[in-house]
Amino acid sequence: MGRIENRIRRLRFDNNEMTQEELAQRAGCTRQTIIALEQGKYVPSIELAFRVAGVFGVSLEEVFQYEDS
Amino acid sequence: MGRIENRIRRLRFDNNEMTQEELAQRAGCTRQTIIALEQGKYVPSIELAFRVAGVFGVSLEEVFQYEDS
DNA sequence: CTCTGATGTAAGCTATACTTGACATTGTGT
DNA sequence: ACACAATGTCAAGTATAGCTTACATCAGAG
Repeated sequence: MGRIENRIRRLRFDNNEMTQEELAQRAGCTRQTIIALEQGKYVPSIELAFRVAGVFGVSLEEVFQYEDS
Repeated sequence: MGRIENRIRRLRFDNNEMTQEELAQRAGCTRQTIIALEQGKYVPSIELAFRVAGVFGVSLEEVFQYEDS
């Protein structure tokens, strides 16, 4: 299998301390989803992953990393 | 919204005409899933997307593209 | 102290990724 | 003609991403 980790929280703070609410709106999801993603409660769909990366203007792989195991 | 497209079928043929069955085994999913992905019947999870890219030795974004709309 | 903004928690619901298993089709080799 | 490999189809089940709604906590500002 493998794990997916993400740097959403760090990217939010690096981007002018963007709030969860603002990120959610710009990524087209709810605040609850951002919270769950930051806490690793679940892994995003690939669409949402692309949109979140788009908000920060970085590649998907700069936000989400796959770790083998 | 937005669409996700993929180049799995092309990558399979470019990689020594790898069969759906072999790709499925190496990516850790079933052949049915590969068929469905190639036909655009659904979009993979981000884990599977990473594993498929890994089989071909390319980045996720070389296999899956997000198109705004 | 009180109000508000930011974050977190929890329950229940829907949509869909992915599975298994069984069967159909097509092309190639013998 | 027959066998096999590769691809495709269909149906039913499970797991989970993402949603909505509602409420709790905590820090900073007035």
